[in-house]
Amino acid sequence: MQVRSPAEIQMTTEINEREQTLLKMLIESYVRDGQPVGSQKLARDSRLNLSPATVRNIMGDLEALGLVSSPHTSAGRIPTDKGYRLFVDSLLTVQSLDNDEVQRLKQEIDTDESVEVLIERVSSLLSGVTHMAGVVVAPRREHQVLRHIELLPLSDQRILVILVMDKQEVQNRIIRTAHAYTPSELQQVANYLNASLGGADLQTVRKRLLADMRETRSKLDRLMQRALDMAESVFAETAAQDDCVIAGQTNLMEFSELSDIDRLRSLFDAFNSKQQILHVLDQCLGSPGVQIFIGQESGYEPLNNCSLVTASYGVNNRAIGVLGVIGPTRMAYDRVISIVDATARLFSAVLNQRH
Amino acid sequence: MQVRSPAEIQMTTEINEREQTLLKMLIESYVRDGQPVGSQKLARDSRLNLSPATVRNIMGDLEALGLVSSPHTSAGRIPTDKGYRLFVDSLLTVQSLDNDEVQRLKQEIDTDESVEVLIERVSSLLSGVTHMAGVVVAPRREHQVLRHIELLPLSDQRILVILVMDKQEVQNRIIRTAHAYTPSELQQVANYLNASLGGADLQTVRKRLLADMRETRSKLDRLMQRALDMAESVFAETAAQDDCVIAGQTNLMEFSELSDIDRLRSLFDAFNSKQQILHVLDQCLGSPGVQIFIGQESGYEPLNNCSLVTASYGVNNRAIGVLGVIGPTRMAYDRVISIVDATARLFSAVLNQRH
DNA sequence: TCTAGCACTCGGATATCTCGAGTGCTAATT
DNA sequence: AATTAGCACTCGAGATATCCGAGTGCTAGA
Repeated sequence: MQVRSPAEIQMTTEINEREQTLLKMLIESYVRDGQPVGSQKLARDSRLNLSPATVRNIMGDLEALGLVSSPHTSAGRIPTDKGYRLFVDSLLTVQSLDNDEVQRLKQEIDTDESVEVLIERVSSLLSGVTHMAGVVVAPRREHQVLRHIELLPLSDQRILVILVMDKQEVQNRIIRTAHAYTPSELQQVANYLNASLGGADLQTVRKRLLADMRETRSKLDRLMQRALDMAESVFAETAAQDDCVIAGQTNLMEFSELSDIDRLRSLFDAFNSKQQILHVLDQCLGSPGVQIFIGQESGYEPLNNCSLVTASYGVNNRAIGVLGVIGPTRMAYDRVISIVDATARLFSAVLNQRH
Repeated sequence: MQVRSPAEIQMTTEINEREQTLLKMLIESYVRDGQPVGSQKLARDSRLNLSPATVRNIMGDLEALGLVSSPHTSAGRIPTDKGYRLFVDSLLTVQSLDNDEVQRLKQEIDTDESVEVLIERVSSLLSGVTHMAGVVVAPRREHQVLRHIELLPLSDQRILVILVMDKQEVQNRIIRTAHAYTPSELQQVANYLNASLGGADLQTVRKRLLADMRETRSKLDRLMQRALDMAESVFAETAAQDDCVIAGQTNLMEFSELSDIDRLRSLFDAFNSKQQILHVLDQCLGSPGVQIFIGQESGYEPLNNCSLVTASYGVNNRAIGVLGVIGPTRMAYDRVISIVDATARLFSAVLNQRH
């Protein structure tokens, strides 16, 4: 399993082995208990035979490096975002999930449902297993292959367009036309479009259409002309749509560090609007392996005390979407990473097998 | 505009005019400020020229009747659920929305979008205008008319069934069949089903199919036999599905009476699972006018400190769905009632005009 | 370089106090 | 009989004080 930092984040800080050990213990302890960790506890647990005083000195150094901080003078230390980052990048040992757990996940994912439903399911699954919020970005539509197109008259000048995509997904659009078509005209238009466009992905379809229109506008008979007009209005809005399913938001209410109601609210509102989240997640698309954003790194304010662990999924080794988990920075990264990684693999496998 | 209580809730408590006036003022004041109302304030505001002492006596009576209560000895009074109920049933004066506001709502609702999108929009609208949570129960599928059916082969033994309903709604199902069909066979099956079933609502379709199968099973040729088998598996799952869109949940975070994080959480979880909420809302379907559930009346625990103001909407004077608002019991009922009522009417109008 | 020792800090828990809004009761007033 | 004034009382909110102990930083000695 491969874990990558977002490209722009570079860790230059170097610390020696003893400091590493202590930082690691500190983070593990803090993640477990949620309490600032004091020098005494750390000295005792670390098995390094150091006195609390020595540990304190080291903590002083780590604090100077910006890896830990103390909430106030007489409390222990807690990791900073930078501390988590170092931890995740070089201290963390991720053990893969044991086989039982993988099987359990597989069972949940490998069902017969439509992709749409499956996405919801995976999202809930992630949320359920991690007790945080699960998120799945739906496959980017542009890259999907168009299998078939149907046109049905609804009323004069209104046509229901049904696009059957690859992998059992179906999209419906309603378009208005300047002219009223007879059912048989519609059938002809559909036939033409199916013949000339089926099997290409939406982006390609769109380009090809525009080209056709430019080149042959004058030569076409009226019907084909109309077909192209119509198709253009269908595919016009195709680009922007992709969607993002978030499940288990309420899990986040359990984390004391998020329970300030205003922060929580802004987070939930962010989930609802999704736009920004999508943008953050988009950055993960394409890069292989598990990606992690910690706290501020996402550059998106409502996610400030949160981390984002994601992995892309896809078919034929081409990433088509991203899934992951959103939770407080203070999360059990090792576990979450394994889960997200496994889920992405399993989900890809299911999509692949549906071919 | 008509406001109805759920049938089972009967108000028998009789109070005299002066008590009514005071209760009304108390509720209005409490709804406005969220503070328990004391005798002095009430005496001053009421213009009844009563001394605080008198008001206190009256409050004592109202408390004995269970209409108000005091959070503790030395605080003012707040309304109980029963108090709100009496208020809503006989004290409330709802003024209709002024024309500007109706126009604004109308503009938001009367768009060209598909019913699905429109439902989301109406839900957000309700949430936005009232600053509470908006909820719309999607039209019950059983009553919808089937216009057209399409069958498309996905792979061997997997068929995508597209049901085009009335009013631009489309449902997709994937079914597995025992046998692999050729495209032309599928076309024939679709033709047969369209001919014999188009125009009926799903419930009827289902009944008719079962009847057909019993009566003529032996007489049919193999193809038709298969058509029926297939159709049966499509319509089998038709009954249960209806859905419910809730928007603006986070608005509820603003209300101090709900801000206890556990209560809030159980409420949000309830929104997510929706099942129970749907059940409560189902009770509203069919009854004309605006319906109000206050606090415990819904019989559903997570809604305890909440009220529900709903109205049904429909086409041709037949209710097909319910919309409304969920907020704290302490809400501005007059305003909310007008808004819900107006929205339901406007929504119905839009649906009707789409014929 | 590490550690023991020590004075110091600060947050959290708990107790105490004060203030004032509001009550209920009683007795006087209308 | 209904209303009101008067008064003692209650109780919560907020401010203030106190204590405790975990944890720190620093210094000097091992």
